[in-house]
Amino acid sequence: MNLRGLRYFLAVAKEKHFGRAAEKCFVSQPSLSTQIKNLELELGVQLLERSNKKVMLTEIGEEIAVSTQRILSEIDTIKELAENSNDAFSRKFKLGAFPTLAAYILPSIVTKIQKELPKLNLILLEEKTEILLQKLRSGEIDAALLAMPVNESQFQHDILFNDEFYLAVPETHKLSHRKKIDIAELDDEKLMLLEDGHCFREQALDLCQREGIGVEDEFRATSLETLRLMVKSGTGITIIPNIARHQNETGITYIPFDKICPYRTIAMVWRKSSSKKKVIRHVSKLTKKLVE
Amino acid sequence: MNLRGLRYFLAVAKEKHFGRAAEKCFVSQPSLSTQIKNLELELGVQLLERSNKKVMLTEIGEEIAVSTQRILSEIDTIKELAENSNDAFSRKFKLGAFPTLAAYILPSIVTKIQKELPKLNLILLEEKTEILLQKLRSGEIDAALLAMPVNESQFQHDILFNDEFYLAVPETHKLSHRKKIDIAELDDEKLMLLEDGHCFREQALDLCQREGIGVEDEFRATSLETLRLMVKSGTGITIIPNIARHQNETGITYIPFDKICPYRTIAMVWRKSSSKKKVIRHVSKLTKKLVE
DNA sequence: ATTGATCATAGTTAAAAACTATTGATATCA
DNA sequence: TGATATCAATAGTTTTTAACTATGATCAAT
Repeated sequence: MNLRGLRYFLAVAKEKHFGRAAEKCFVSQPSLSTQIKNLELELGVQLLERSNKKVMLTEIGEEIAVSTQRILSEIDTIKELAENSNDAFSRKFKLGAFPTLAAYILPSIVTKIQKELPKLNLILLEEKTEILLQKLRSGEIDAALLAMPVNESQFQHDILFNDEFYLAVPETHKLSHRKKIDIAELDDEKLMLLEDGHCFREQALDLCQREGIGVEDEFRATSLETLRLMVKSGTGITIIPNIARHQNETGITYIPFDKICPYRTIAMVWRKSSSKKKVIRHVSKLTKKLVE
Repeated sequence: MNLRGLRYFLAVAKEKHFGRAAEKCFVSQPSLSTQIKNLELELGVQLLERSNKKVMLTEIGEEIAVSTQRILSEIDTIKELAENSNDAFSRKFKLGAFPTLAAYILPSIVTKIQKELPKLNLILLEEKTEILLQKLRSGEIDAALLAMPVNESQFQHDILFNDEFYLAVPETHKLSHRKKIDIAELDDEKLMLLEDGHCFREQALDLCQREGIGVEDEFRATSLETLRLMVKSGTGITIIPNIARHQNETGITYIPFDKICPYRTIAMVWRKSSSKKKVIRHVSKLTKKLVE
């Protein structure tokens, strides 16, 4: 079956006149007649009673006209959906971020977006990187804030900023007075790290192994906040990314690294095939401004 | 917009795979791809996210897929309606009859049809001929039992039977002993007739004028039953069609005409363009049998 | 690097639907 | 009653649409 035929049929059903119906459909009367004849032929039913005096709907024609009206209305609905959807900035936008970033950056992103893109329906998700990648692949989220590198050719990314690492020591620690520190100096220290699955654990662990720094292997924190509290309580030392530092915090000292400064690179990541690239780029831009 | 494109789109929405969707639609993959591309182009929206790894619906694609499903279901509804309607014998059949016939023939027609065509949804209408013709023209009824002639070229008819006229006189009337009567003998009688608008009045009036019979002009009965009662009560004489006679009735005598027997011809009448000719012919046949 | 899977594109053929002109059947009017 | 007008159907042709095959591009897996 064919929408054209249905449209023509409904026009005749309304006009009760082939010529006028054809006019309304912007086609010639024979074209319209033929389409309707074919429709009747295909359905095996007579929809219209014709005479040169008047055109009438058969009983079954009436019923089919009602269905046809429903179909054409639904077509209009689709067109409206399409039109309204063109403004992706007034639709859902699902953004993920991994835990050691999420808590520190999402609040300000939300505030910024509410101000700049008030119609955007922002939906946030805090998960570890692996989960985010999987949800990104499956289309459950539109984009994610991730630490580089992300090596999947189906994704594209936009680097937002570098998040420098700081050495976090208790105020009582022997290094706490230092303004800067060289990684090489940590030879005989042992760092506390996060539990498995956190990308920040992997990054810190890589660093330790590369630089020959020890790791406090008995202990694995479930979050950066736990880690911070452990440092404050004098249990040990660790590395904290810049974004997670607090201003004017007592009991803990953040020491920047000298010479080689380790950092993580945060980027917005999305599917190449995504239909929301415009929104994604815009949110990326806003996020960049936030951390300037 | 085009049903084909919608069908293909929904297939991909279900299969999440162009190749398999194309198979299900019995077309080549490029044909299907092109149709979907055109649909997206026309709507100005991306419905699907494609990569060579997987196919995903966009948010708006999901919404439009729901509408599309509704449309295709409604198409199925139309096909079902058409299929089921093909048996016109299980649908409505609206039959009209004029008053001086209806009361005497419709009851037995109903009984016969209930027995022979039990699925037929018979709807009856008793109206004067003019009203019936108008409703027949407008399609409000499918057929009518009418007295001939009916001269409208848009109609067809099937003659059912001739309904002979009888002279009805009170038992006390001077003619009541007669077995037969010649119309010419009624020169000095005055007949009571029905009110205006009844075709039977017209027929009787024609007869009176043709044969020089008088008409009781003060009195116009609203129905044949009134007329019959008037005769019984001895008020006057009249003509009654055969079908309206009662068996073994007291107080009234029906005398058949000799030589020239006046009668009315009853036929089934319908629009040439009617889609129910089969049912109509069948009902005609049943009605003929009834009066045999 | 090669292979295999998947969707897009190009070019061509086949099918569908449009158009104009005309016919046929009725209805209206002189 | 015959001429004219109306209206849908039909015929024949052109245009448009959609199918097909073959090939290209991309990317994951081997």
